Amino acid sequence: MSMEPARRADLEHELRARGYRVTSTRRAVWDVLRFAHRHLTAYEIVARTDAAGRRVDLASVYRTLDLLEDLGLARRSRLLRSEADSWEVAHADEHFHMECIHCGDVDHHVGALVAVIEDHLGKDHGFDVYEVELRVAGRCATCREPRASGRRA
Amino acid sequence: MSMEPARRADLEHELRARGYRVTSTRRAVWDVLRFAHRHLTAYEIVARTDAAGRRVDLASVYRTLDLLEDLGLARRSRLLRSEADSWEVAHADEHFHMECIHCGDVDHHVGALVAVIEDHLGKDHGFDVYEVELRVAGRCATCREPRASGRRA
DNA sequence: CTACCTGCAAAGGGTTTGCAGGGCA
DNA sequence: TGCCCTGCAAACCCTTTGCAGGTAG
Repeated sequence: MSMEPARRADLEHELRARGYRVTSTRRAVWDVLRFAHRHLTAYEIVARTDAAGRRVDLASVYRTLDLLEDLGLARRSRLLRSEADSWEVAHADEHFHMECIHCGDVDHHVGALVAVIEDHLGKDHGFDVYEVELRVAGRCATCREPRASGRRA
Repeated sequence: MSMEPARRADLEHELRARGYRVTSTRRAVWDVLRFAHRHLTAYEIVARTDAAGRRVDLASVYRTLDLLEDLGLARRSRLLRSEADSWEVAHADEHFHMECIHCGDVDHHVGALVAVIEDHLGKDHGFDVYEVELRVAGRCATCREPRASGRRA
């Protein structure tokens, strides 16, 4: 499930490759993002840099995230339950998110679903698809009312 | 494609049924919405009430739209290309939107796609789906590069 | 050394809210 | 008449931008 973690060197490599400077601000944001176990908003990233003793300004976080997205290192997504954009380390796989409205977990669903949708629209509607966004909210298996099985949380 | 238009009486009926007052502000917003041939933002609704000689405040438009949604008369959606929520008269059919990035048209795609997605997630992942949001942007058939067929715009 | 980057503060877009007066029932 | 609804203005949240000083290369 969790592939090997993104490395600090990934950032430095991409920055240098495109002529950007390697700065402590960019490292701080990247470190927060690559060690996070969930999606983070810009504001949450600031909180975590604070906690790590390296305060980064919110504006710089936004600028850095835009850059990381451009470098292919970060991915932005807008979850159903949040007004703010959320960020995660970019995966190679096409995937969409299933948000549990009970525990708040966000599952990554990797699959052909998006490709199937594109295909269907292209064939049946002559629609040339550039972008598909699929977002799902509900209850994850763990949080469903425990009917058949015993244990309660 | 276009079913019979929503009626002014629909609004009055739903309002009275739930104990809300029938006001000229609510009629004005509803009239704009039911005669629109596309999705409208709150701001656009204000512009149209202005044009119709019945100015409605933006705040009231927002309050009215929330109410219309609650009454099941209007449906909110966030299109891919817009920061603002868009509104349309609620249809009975489950559908999603295909936005053409060239002409700006928003097609309503009615079909089983959303149901298929729900089903798939429920069966394969034990995920109890409450909400699915599917948004697609691309080029509609009309706006695709005219290769095989002759005519140019 | 110098162009790029950063923090700070202010502005910006969309939406919500508090309040006092106005109009539906 | 009484309470709901409205317009107005201000506040709110998230994000972007202008600017002057700091720092990587």
